Amino acid sequence: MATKNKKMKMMTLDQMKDKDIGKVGTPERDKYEFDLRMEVLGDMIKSVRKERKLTQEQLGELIGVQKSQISKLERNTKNVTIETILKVFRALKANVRFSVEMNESEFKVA
Amino acid sequence: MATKNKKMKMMTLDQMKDKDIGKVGTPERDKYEFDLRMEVLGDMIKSVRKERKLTQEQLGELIGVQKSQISKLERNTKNVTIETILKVFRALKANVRFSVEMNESEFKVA
DNA sequence: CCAAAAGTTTCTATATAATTCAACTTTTTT
DNA sequence: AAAAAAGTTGAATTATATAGAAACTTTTGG
Repeated sequence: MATKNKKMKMMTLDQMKDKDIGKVGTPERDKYEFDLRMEVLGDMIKSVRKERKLTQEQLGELIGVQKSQISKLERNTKNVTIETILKVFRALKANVRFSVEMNESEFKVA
Repeated sequence: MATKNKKMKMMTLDQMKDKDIGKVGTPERDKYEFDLRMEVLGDMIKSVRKERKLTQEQLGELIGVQKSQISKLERNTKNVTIETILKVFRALKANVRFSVEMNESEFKVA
């Protein structure tokens, strides 16, 4: 099994921001792109919230939920509904976009 | 209120495929990008399923659910979990990706 | 036009996501 | 090093997404 604790995940995200995305201020810096995997979703929320300089409590107020709920969304993220994702990122003034990519070759009808 | 029935939504999608995305066979044709909005999610599933020439029943078999469930995902899409989205598109051999975009200017801390 | 196939709907059950509250732990500030 | 602020956790509750079955409607092909 690969190293998989929370610290490690956060590190990876932070490294990404600095190394892959570019310096703060550049337009590139303000667009993050991740694969949609539930394991990182929580980190995405946390990362954007931090960028916005908000506490969990403040973000909670924007949405109308308790800070404990935000905490759970940021950590326990096993499965979440789209509505929740949208609600959170809307409050963070972040656009969420969703792409579906299909390559002909990959599909063989049985 | 804008015209908002199902027929219209499907039309829009189909038009998109032909006009905006390009001819079948080109690599561009096989990548769709949407804002993450729940209203279109069902249409996305339907659209990709059709592309794969599958019936709801066949798609259901791939995933392990009844055709009625697929129907619901395609129409009633009010809210869905990420897991479900991934499950469906994985069965359709489509890559799903998810990006978060934030522009500095849009956010004013109150 | 009829039959078969495909898709939809309703009813119902079950699992689990969303949420709160309060106590607790960790981090930050002074 | 205390106090305050921020974040986490667990238990309990509520809301709702997932799902199947069966009856129904619409579409398609002969």
